Amino acid sequence: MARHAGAGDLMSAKVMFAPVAGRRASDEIIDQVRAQMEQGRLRAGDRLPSERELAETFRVSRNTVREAVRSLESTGLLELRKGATGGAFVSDQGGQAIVSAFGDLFALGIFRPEHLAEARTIVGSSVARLVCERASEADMAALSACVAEASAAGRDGDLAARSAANFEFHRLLAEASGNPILVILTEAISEINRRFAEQVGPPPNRVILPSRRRLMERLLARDADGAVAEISLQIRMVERFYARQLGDKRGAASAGQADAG
Amino acid sequence: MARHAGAGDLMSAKVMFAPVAGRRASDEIIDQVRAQMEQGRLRAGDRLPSERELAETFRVSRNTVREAVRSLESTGLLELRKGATGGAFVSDQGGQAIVSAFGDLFALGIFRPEHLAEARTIVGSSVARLVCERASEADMAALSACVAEASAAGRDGDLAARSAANFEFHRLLAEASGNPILVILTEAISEINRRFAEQVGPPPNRVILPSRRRLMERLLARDADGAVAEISLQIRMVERFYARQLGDKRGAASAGQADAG
DNA sequence: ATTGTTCAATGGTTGAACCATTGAACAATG
DNA sequence: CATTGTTCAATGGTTCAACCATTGAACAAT
Repeated sequence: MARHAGAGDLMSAKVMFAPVAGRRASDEIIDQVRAQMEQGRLRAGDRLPSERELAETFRVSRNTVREAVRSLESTGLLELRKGATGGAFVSDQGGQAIVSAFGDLFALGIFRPEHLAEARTIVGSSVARLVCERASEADMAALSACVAEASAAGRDGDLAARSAANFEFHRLLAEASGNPILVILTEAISEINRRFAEQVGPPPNRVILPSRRRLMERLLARDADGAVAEISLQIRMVERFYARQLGDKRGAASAGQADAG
Repeated sequence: MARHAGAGDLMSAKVMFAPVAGRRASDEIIDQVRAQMEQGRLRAGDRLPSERELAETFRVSRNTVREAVRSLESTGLLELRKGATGGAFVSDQGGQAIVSAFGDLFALGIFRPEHLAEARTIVGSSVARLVCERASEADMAALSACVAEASAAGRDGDLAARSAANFEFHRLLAEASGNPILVILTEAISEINRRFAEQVGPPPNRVILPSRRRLMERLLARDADGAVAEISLQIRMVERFYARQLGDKRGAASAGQADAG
């Protein structure tokens, strides 16, 4: 039962008091800007007053304003442009912050490859299912075109274009799901995959293309279970490819830089 | 086919040239710090040199260093402590950045309630399924204890404690899935739900508790399909509760502040 | 063993200055 | 008229040299 606080017994200071927050002036500014956004008084595209004006309004130095504004920028909430018509604009690209935050957590080793593989399967499956339910003909056409592009780039031996088309496919797929949250998550996952691809090269079309064609078939047939199965298989294959490549690389390196050039 | 660039015909400047990036000094610093992290030369808990030292090393003013460091802090990568033993420490709490970024996108109206509902179902279902596969006995015990706590708080009429226990349940569940990505996503979703709860109060235990007990049954029985069904149902109910409350609130407001107190 | 006191290091803030970039207004040119 | 310079004011980017507030450790006093 909730005892009456301070009723005659020794009270733990931890229960009664909270640490007095030595808030920074710049944090206060950040909160005020955030609040304006949450109340809808600041909308995407709006421009904040210039740093000099803000400094006056908040009664702080311009440097302090700058710290606040810079923080908000790296959070993805503001976009800074310089020049006569420049200023701090409310951004509509906040998603990038999530994407790079995911990358950071992976770089720091908090997210591990196996976690990522699992997330990828979950997001991919959900997307595939929703696409079967909702995708328009235009969405389907764009997806098919993207597969064709990847195929063409593969024939031309244009690695970069092929890789780009393959990542684009996932983005298009996510967009066709109609849920921007899934789009962001897909991009976050792709971004990390892209780093793998930079290290060991993209997986060969021989691995990806046939599966992708089968996936397109299932999507066009609006066969959700079939599409989920196919995309899961595809993810597992790519996963195994990266794992094998990275394993080889590390193995070779620790075996004495034996370079099979 | 890929035409040879610049082969005698008018070439589009857009193809040949990229805008010269007027990179900021502080961005350069940010990148260098990030790179050190990615290479594992900076690990969670490590301390960076003091701002004054960094300024010397980078040949840049202290303000510029501060901007960089401040950005990295708001990205969740660094944690600043003042005082004699203070400094910039590599953070292991990077997840918070993702959580607040989600909140921001929701506040900006880029993520809408229906998107969130969908994501919640996807994440919740995946978590439930994984928990059935992997949760330890200790995990299960913690979950049961949490449900008991929410129930007790409900009997005592302690709204805050009950609400906290309910959110805690989702976190515990996610943690029992063994995937930190799912933990972060769960927290991000919970955070937005928490805002709803602040506006209209938490859903009554009458709605939540019975379902949660059934969920615990299914989890303990390691019945993945059953657990998924139950958690989906639960999410839908909470969803409808918030939708109804918010609808009423707005309706009442626009009908002339008729307060049925 | 506890309680002050001092002290150096660190982040937080200030204010004034200067630079570089940008776009708009306007003039000059063909 | 259309194109091409020129000027100009506004804005972000950076610098410098201070000063303040906080923190914890070392040390003295009790």
